Amino acid sequence: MTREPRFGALAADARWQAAWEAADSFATTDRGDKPKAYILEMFPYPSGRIHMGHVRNYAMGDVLARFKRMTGHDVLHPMGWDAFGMPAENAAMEKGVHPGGWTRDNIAAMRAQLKRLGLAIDWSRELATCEPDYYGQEQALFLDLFAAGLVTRKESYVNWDPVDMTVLANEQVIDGRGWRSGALVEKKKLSQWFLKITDFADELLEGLSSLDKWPDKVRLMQENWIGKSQGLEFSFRLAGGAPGFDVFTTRPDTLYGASFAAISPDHPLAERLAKDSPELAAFIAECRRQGTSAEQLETAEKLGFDTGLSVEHPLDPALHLPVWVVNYVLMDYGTGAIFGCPAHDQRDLDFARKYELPVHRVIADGDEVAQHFTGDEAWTGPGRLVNSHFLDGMSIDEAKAAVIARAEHEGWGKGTTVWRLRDWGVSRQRYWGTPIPFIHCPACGLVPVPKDQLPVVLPEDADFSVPGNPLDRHPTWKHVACPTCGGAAVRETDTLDTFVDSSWYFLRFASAPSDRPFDPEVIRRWLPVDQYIGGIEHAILHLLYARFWTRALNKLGMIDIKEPFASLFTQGMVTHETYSRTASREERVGDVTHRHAYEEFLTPEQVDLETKSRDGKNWPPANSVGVSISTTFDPAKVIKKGDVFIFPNVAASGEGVDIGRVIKMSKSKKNVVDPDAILDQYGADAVRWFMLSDSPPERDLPWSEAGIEGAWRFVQRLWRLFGDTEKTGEGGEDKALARKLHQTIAGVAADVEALGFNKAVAKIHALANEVEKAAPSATRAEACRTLILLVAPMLPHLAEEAWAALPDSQRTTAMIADAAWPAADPALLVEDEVTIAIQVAGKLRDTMTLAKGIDRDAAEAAALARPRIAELLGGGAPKKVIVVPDRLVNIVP
RNA sequence: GCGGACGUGGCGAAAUCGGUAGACGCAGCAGACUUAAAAUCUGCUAUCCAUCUGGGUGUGCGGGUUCGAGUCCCGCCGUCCGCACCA
Repeated sequence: MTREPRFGALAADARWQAAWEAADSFATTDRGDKPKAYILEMFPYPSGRIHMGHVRNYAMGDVLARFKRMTGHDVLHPMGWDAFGMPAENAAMEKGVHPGGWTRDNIAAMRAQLKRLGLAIDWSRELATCEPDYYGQEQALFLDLFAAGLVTRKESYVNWDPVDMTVLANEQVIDGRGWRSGALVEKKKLSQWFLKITDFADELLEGLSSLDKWPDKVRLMQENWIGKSQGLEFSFRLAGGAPGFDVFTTRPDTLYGASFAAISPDHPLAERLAKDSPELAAFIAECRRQGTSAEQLETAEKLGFDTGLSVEHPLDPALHLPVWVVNYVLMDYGTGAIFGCPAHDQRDLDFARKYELPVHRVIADGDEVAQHFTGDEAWTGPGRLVNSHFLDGMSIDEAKAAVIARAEHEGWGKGTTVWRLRDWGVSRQRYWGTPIPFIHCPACGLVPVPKDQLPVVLPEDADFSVPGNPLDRHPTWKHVACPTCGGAAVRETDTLDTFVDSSWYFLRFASAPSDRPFDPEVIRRWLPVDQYIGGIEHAILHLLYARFWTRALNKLGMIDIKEPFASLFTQGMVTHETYSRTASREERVGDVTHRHAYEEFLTPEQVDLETKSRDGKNWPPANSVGVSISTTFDPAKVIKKGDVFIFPNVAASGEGVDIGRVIKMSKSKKNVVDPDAILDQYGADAVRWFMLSDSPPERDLPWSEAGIEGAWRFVQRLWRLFGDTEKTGEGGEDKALARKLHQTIAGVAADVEALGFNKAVAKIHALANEVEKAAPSATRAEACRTLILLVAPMLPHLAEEAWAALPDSQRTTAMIADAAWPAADPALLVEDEVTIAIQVAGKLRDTMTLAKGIDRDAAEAAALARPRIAELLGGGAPKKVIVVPDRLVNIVP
């Protein structure tokens, strides 16, 4: 077969994707005696189109999966769809389509797009969470958790999103707004389903320390989210002896510094007192109106209302503290009540100064021990206890222990732990989710749907024409007979949070029997996931829920593992420059027409980036349509980058364009590049190569036209090089090239193993450069052949094409997809000569080439013998000589 | 406010253990090939001085430890991220 001078990427993509499918090349193998590798990328939501972030994510996982196959592992590399969720329902409301049809169409479109990338995925394991064979098993698991007491129903205040008309988990409220809709979240009291993630708070926190292959950042974020605080919980008695209320503190040591007690506006006592006090009721209402966004908290003033009640100080009942209702105490943390110690808490101090309450120092600030505390900055640092009776002279830790011991001994309080983590509210008043498998019977109460009646399937004929829950208003779906008594009953119409769906899909990929969620034996073989790859945006929500779910199933004895993901990698985003110009738009208000200037974003295709160098032969330049920029271009918009001047302009008109920040691709900023268009132009391998080049994978990757073109050029360069696999010339062995080759084999393997794709790419480039320059030889021909294997995980289509062109005698397998990673010869990994730096007083002055492993004295002598060094030393004897074997000699004169 | 990460050429970056800073790529410049263009190939490309040998400076800024610091320590500045009235 004659060799094409250029690599026909599009034809090769199609040819090899079909060949892999025909041969079922990426079916999961389980040979038992081989090490396993479960490589998983976070499964996508089927929004309709893949974006560059997906391409980067799946390219990384694919390189690793292919590399693991080449190094003799049994590889599980599956793909599926996180298919329930709001966008499908929104589409149903806006376009009148069915969420199921919309979702399944999107899946089909995105599957086709992903296949164009040539991913080594076992598609036979594909799953979609919106199909009954998946969510039915999820319902079974939910019933198991219920039976184990890990599911509860509580009447509680919930975060209500008034736009999506649903409840949100705390994790889904960002700056007081719904994470999807961006609407201000309201507090609403509803009966809700909860998963008792707080039962596992301690375990989930402790477990983090075992996750040594997770990014520190993610572990820290989870640690902060779980938020463990240890301290003292105790009861205040109202003055006169009536029972009062409980408070929690992490600073029991400062108890003698208390000057008031404070309760939340939502505290039951506050609500009770408000019944007889219109002023207090008004104050509480005012507090509830306050926003909780970042800016509002920043500026919010401390406000309080004196109830007129007072409580007894637990260590000195003669001492009475006034009880205030204050706006900065939250009902849903601790007990919703505190004691105020202004000297050592900034918020309490702000409050005390405003309402002129006493401020007593109880922790010495250096030599400052006076009880009367001055200034507006609380002392929260270390120090000895002062003005505190039996605690005086103790350290903070000693005093904490002493107060807790006394409280427990006297029975008015106890040492306790408080968590920031709340139970996971999983009820959603939506149609497009997993139905919660319960029935409400007027006679029997809450009845689980018997497992033999699962799955509880969503009705197809739902009405999406008005907001609210279509399941609840469906005419027939919810009306069923009670499984226990047979009487008329109604189904639960809440569905599960979609984060439940993604909390166990990694188990179902490994094992998907039709009659149960998974086979524990198979789970034992494949889990935990060896490498999980996805976005940092899931650092808390998904990753914490999945850890909880795994631990819950472990507690139920269904699986052995406690942690689902042994190694986690969070990849960076794909970014792009933004382009904009100042535009204006007319708006008629009554009979007056206003002109508004606004920033109009432009797509990369609309913008022409004229690039000219300083010597400026083409200055002033003309743009691509021949419009002289000198007449229309705004000189203020010229960007200088080194010696280069860039004239960003609207391609159609030459009008100047502002180049904005390099940010994540987003539709609103119009800086999106569509993967399909790039695939059409350059093929899968160039896109994959670009995604892996240059930027470290955990950092953001700036997309650029020049970058993808560079990747395309390199693919073509390799193709030309692969034409030299038989060209041995007269030369035999080329020792230097052989070394470089084997060092690269070992180096690329190590880099890929560590997900250092940019470094692996650099090493392949360096090898290609050397091979190109080398004279023809047997070694060079071998290097060309080996290079095909080295790029196979990253550029699979190019590699197959080049592999197929090799004579049979040079191929170990029919397809490179089945080939083994080349072995690096250890003897060739070490150089026999090394370049040694010679420093004088720490400054580099010369270098010399010596045999590797030369002893210290010989290296020192060789350095001192160099004429340049002798000259610099001026004949004097060096004071000191430091020799680092095989690296450098530093002479101190 | 609390916690964390990061800061290296015009740009993306490398330097794995404290040991030759800038590998590799992009952009740029010069040249070769070509009627021309594209493609391809060769060379140069941190900066200043000197010009073909060299020397000074240089990893955000200021200190420190060390024979030697991008790397370790202290203090600033800046950027980004997470949490946020969490008692």
